[in-house]
Amino acid sequence: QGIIKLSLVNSDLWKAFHTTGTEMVITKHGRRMFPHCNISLSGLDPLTNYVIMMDMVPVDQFKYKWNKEEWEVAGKAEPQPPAHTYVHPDSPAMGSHWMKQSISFLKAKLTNNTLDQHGHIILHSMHRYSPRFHVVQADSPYTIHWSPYQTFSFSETHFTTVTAYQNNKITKLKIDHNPFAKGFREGLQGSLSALKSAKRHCPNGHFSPWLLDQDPTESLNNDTLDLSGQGYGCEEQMVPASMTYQAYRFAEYKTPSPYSDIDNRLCSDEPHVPDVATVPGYHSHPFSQDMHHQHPTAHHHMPASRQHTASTVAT
DNA sequence: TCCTCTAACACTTTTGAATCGC
DNA sequence: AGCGATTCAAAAGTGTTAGAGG
Repeated sequence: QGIIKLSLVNSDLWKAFHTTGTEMVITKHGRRMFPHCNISLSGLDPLTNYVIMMDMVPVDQFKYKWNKEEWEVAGKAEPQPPAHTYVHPDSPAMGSHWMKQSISFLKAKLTNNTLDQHGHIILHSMHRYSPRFHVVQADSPYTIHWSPYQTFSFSETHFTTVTAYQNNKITKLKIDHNPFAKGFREGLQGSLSALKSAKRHCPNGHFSPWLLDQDPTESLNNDTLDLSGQGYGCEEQMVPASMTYQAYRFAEYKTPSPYSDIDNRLCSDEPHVPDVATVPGYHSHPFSQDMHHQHPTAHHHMPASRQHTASTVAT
């Protein structure tokens, strides 16, 4: 069959965040990603059913902390929680459906609650992850264990998980591009204005000094994103599954800059074991057994012609 | 003392049920 | 009766902050 190509539609936005150091908020009850993953597919058989899935893999083996103006390593990574894979709600659908328009993972949520029962993707905070996309030729999420699949990831979608934003440059980027954030911000501005007004009328009241001297909402519009000169474009990507599972070990324990030289460090000592939890009644990802016991390049159910080399041709 | 996490806040956007017209 | 378009209320989602907890 033809070569399957997967591209990141909102690559420009991801790159803008990646340049600064993408932070992704995770909460106990689940938080959407921003930027969210939006992909497009080509090369599928229009009349064959596919299941499209997304999961997260650790980028490295470190835990990070925010130190004033930059991320630095804070020690060894925590053991990975039971991972969940987000199955796109349109799954399964024919290739013609997937290729008709872009595929959004807007509704995927991230959580730090290891006991989560809602099928959100469980991650540790202050760790670095990378989303992966799986294209599985299958008529049902229940049969993907026996189905040929291909896996894709993008270097610009790496992110650090946080429970509260650390880098205010990221905050500004989000406010500029996320309408919900804008709405909240404007509401907060109103509240601040009211407080300032109250202060003017109650000069003896107890107010935090910054309310008067430093309005945190100021200058937010001075930093609008300009991608025109950065030469970013939509890229088709192609990191085959075999590469994403290659074990990687640092030669020494050092303090790398978290956003440099990490594009090929998708790694873990143990293969990452996703678990399909967004499919009702689904408790064990069919891939997981294979991933535990054999290298994907040796996957028995992957036709030789569909193995890792097939998906790696970028145009 | 420092660091991480949680909940509450006000507003916008999205969603879905109800209604209307053809 | 059935279908699509429109309206509107409810729910979901957002970043900031203080305070709790380890």
